[in-house]
Amino acid sequence: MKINPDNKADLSAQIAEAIRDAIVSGQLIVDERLPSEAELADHFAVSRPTVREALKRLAAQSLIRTQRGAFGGAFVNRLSYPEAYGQQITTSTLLLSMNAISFDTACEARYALERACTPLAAQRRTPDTLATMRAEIHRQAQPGLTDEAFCASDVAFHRALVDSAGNPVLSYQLAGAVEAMQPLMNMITFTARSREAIVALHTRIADALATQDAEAAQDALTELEAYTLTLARDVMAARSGPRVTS
Amino acid sequence: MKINPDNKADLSAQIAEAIRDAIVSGQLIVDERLPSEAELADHFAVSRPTVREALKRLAAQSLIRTQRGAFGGAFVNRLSYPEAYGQQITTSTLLLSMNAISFDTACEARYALERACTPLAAQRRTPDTLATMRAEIHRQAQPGLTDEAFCASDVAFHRALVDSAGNPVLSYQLAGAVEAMQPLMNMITFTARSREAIVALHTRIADALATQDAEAAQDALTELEAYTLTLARDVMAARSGPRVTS
DNA sequence: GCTTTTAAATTGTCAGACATTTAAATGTAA
DNA sequence: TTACATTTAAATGTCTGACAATTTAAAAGC
Repeated sequence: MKINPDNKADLSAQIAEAIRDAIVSGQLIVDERLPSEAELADHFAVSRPTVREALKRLAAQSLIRTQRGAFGGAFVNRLSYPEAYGQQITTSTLLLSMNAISFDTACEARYALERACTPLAAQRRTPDTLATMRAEIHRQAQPGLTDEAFCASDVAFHRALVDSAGNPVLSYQLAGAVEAMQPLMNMITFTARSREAIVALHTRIADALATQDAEAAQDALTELEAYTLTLARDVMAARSGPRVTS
Repeated sequence: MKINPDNKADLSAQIAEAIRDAIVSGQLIVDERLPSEAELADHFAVSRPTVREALKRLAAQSLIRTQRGAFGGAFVNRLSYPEAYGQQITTSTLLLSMNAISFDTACEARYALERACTPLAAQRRTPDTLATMRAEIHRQAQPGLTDEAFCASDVAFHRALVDSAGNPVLSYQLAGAVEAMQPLMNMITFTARSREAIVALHTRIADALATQDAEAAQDALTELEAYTLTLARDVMAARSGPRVTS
């Protein structure tokens, strides 16, 4: 674990990179304790605050965790699924919100990925995931629901659909695609009629998975994609249209 | 932007979270300058090193960038695609390497996601992406190639396939799935015969995209998945088998 | 043998200082 | 006036040294 003395980048960034490399390459294994901050400072010939900045960088990526007290220190962290989900979602959300990505592009990506899950989901769906989907459908049919709550339930439904595939890696990869869409979906106003249409399509998807008919599920997803796009276009039209006349 | 005085978690973590929330919620917009470290220290009633640790956490997630000198400071960073790719790949790689995920599961997820791209890829593939795929196939057919170089070319081929879909969000999502597999793929020894089989399948995929035949591309991908799995099983068998007799 | 106390190690935080970098402001000469 | 060099101020980067808070192991006491 060494740093290049000629490099003019931040020392804390260099040190963080050196330690990250050691973790990724397996020189430091999960749950192994790193040297104390004082020892690291000695090793890299820098001050303790600089080492600390490096460690905080790693902690922000869930690569290490720290523990205070005697026999405490920094430990290599096993990246858990929930942590990975979280990072995936933050990154995806920011990417979408900061890069003027069209609703169409995001929508297309999301539904393409979801369709990728349907063959596996139809094959492996459990009573549990089916029940979750039914429950969310039921909630979506409730009249008093706010648009935000409807969107949240929509996300939960699609999460259940993805989880039905029974592949945690797939669930992790799609977490970003599904959750990051929520802010965009929240811009849409869901009228009673559009909710009805969405609930009907969700029901078709759940029914298709229940009968293990992957193709029917894919078709319903494709229709849902098309319908979502028209709703989004209505919002855009309503937004830009009246502005011209005002 | 406030922190809770009763919270006993690290101050730097709390401050980082407060600023992150401000960014995600849009209170701080892209390229906006944050207050100087001294001002932030005043605002949160902490010392400058504590503020710096918070800022380094945010920098590690590419949420801010810093610039030295007069009129420098910390600025809200526009999360670019390359940065997002990078984080996606690191997270995915760590998740796979630290959680004893079976080759089968990772492989299944990867090919399911890639098959999701083929309809779009067949429709939108450009001479450019097709040329990249052909070039990688050509490289893979070269005799002197090391296993590592073969794997790297394999990744490049699949990246080109994904990019063919012409959807940057999709490309971003799949970067992790494809790249994170490389360490696992590197464990496989590619014999002349298996390389030949893979090159043939890659050629079938490229041909199918060239003629915009999505179904043929999907079929070839499915075969490639099955073949990859048998190769991996051979490695496992070779590894556990002889050990019994030794 | 059990409980309590103590000590030591380690991270968390603070204060103040100096070094380094950067760009604007200023000065100077053609 | 313009072009270039110099100065200056503001900000981040780094260091030193100290103290607080936390946690565990070992020591002491019962």
